[in-house]
Amino acid sequence: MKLVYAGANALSILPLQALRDAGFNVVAAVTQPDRPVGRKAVLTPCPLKVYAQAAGIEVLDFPKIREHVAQLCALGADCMVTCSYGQILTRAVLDCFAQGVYNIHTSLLPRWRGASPIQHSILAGDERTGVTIMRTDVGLDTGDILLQRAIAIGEEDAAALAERLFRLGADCITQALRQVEAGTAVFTRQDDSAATVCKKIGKADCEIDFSAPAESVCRLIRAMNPEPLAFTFLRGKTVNVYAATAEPIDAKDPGRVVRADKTGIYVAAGIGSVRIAFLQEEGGKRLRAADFVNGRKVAVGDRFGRRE
RNA sequence: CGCGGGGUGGAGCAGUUCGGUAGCUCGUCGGGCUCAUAACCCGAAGGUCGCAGGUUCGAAUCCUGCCCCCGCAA
Repeated sequence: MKLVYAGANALSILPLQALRDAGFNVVAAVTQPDRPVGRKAVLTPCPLKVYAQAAGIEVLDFPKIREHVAQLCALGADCMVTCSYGQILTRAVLDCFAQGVYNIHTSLLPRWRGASPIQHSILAGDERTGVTIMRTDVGLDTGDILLQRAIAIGEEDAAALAERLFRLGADCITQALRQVEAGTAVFTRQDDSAATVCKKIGKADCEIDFSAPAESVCRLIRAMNPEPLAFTFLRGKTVNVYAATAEPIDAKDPGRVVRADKTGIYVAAGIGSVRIAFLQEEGGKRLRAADFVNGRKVAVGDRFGRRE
């Protein structure tokens, strides 16, 4: 079976690798166009594009895929697999593939339709999530489900959970396409009444509110971890927080540092305390809490979250 | 020329305004105390102060050029 693979980020490489290892003939990789990155705005290709080029796969980095239907159809592929591709597919695009377009979605649909299911599943405190392989239609993650597999969410952050999910997704997609190939695929309609949709996460959603329970503050920090990062303020400077755990140490005055030593920086929350383990002040490097304390950047009595 | 912060012993920082023999909190090593400890006490090693020039009797500190790291914004 000839197929086209659409993705962009580093994790989207995993399913592509799995498909090729499983013997599927990937005739082209559709990716996002190069984007300016970093302070110097260096034009940078997305990870999937780099991988595809190295693997000798034809790369199609359309700014707008819907304007290249003819080129897609000309590839003569039977189906397309999408994974964190980031562009909306139109009817005309879907119709290029006789055997359909399949998406690897990192949630248990119909829960968490939309662009950031991993962050939202952590943020909401879900105990489990998973991967759904669905046949893409023109709606937002509304297509019929071909295969679904669940995993438990631990005390991990979004980076770790994402990696687990994409590895699982790599497994699922090969299994799913084998079914399609064999004609044994069974599709199930989604229960729209049970659907939840995730809004796009903005920077404002990432500011830590220490008056919330420590548990939910930590969920925010874990959910935003590699991107876009939970943050707060200290002496007027923004501070990104990478990792923290909730501690059953009750303390009044949310945002106040109640303890700071080599074991961490303990900040009073609405319920319990947040023990910060890794953080970074604007302009500074990412530091372990112990190093941050050694440099006397924070001490007991200081307050996080007070905006200038 | 998008805005801004920073490069000082292994780590994180102070010192730079008003040049004058390098300091703090840790870590490491040795010793001590303790039933014990992420605790405490004593001692030690360890730094061409990002690089290159310049000014000066003397530069981490002043001047010039360069390299590198980071936050925000895109």
